[in-house]
Amino acid sequence: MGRLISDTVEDYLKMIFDLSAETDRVSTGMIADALNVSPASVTDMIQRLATEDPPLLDYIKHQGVALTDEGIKIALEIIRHHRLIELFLHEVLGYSWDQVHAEADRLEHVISEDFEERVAAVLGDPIRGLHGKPIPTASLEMPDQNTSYLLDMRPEQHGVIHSVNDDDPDFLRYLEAQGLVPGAKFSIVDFSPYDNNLRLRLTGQDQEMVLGMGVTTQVQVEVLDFES
Amino acid sequence: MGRLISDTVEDYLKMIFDLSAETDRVSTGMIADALNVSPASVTDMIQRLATEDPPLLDYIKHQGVALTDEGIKIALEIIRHHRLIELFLHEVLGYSWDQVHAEADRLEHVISEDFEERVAAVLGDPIRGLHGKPIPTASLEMPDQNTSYLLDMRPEQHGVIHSVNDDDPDFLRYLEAQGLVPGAKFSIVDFSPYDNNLRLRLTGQDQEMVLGMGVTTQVQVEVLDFES
DNA sequence: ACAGGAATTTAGAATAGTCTAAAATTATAA
DNA sequence: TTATAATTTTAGACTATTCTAAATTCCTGT
Repeated sequence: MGRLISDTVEDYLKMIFDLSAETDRVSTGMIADALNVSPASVTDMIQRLATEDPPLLDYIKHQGVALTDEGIKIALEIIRHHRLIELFLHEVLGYSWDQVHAEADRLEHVISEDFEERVAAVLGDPIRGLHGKPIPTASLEMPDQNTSYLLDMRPEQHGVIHSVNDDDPDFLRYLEAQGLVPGAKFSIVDFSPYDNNLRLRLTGQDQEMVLGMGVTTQVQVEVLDFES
Repeated sequence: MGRLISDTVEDYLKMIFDLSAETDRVSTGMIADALNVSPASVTDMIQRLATEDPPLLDYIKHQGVALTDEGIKIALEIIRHHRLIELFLHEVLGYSWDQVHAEADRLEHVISEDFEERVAAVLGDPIRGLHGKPIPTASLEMPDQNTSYLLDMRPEQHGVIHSVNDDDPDFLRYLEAQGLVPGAKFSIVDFSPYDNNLRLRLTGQDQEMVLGMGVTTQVQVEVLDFES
């Protein structure tokens, strides 16, 4: 235990965890884009992490990486920190939901286990974050959620917004203004296959809205059997 | 503005500020001891900081350093962070006064101005920290305190404990057990010039206690004209 | 006033993380 | 299926911070 993990390594692992939701193996280029560093830097880093004492990554040259169990543990620890801190900043210090991410991105690396526990206790051991994402448990289990992307819904279907990506403040303010927040229910009215636009109506609202992929790829939903 | 100051540099500046309370110029060796790095590392760093664009230190070879106004500003910013965070951890998260220092030492470097303001507001803009030390104002003025060291008090004198050093948890637990906390009033009963031991009695307690330099150099007091 | 010891500085090297430019490999597409 | 494009890796270099060991400078006591 007690390995010495730098903030940078933590950021790599967290990002690779996120990107792993999409693909089985995560490519050098994806990581470079996501972290805003050069592909060469990523290659350096992932080779290092794959040859650490307990390897944090499984790396095959030219085929990208996957997290090892060890790597997943560290990623989940940081994600738990991040989501607890976001909630804490909102509940205790009055941050709005678009302000919390940047602050949490810095705090997540420096808080102690003790801090984590106290914050979790103050918040009542929450299992969902401010933006709807699940919070890994204290024993680092990620509760699995039965969700899909809004992108994949089609006319006649009903759903409830589960979670949204938290990293773009402007986008979050837009979502809030539209009422597209976790818990909001909706029905799909129309789908346009050429531009992937979805027309939907929020339950309890007359107004319909049309959302493109810029939005629908960033919002996760639970599909409901009936409108409610 | 917006210079890029590393955590390490912030630690150097903060420590030099603290050490400056003692001496006019702070020596390489003092800094090395205080930060637990080699004297060679300190020489490197202080030469760098003395030749930055706006110099942070005034350095004369073989004669140690003093902070420039610019350096003082940065030190005060970090000290304000540190003391606000300590208080916050105690008031909001229930940390005891010996637990707060280590956590604050990490958090102080990463919080935003916004976080600082919100914490200050939640705490009611406090002017004294958990251990009695003044908190620099938002505009980075350090309120000056009319204090001296317990070390320098002599029989017949009376005083009130102003503040104590916060960096040793064991020491803080000892002080609390003895009732030697900020605000406690006392009278000096005896002084032993050979070992610098002070015998004192806390106001409202019968029991007297004898304190050596290990304690009396770490406690700051306000001298009172009369026992009260 | 000068010799020895203490403190400081210099020299040289290591690590973590980053970069650019060049080389190598894989994928695409005609 | 082969050339071209895209991606990835290697090579070489830079910055920040640290170290040890050696050289230098300062100070103190006789």
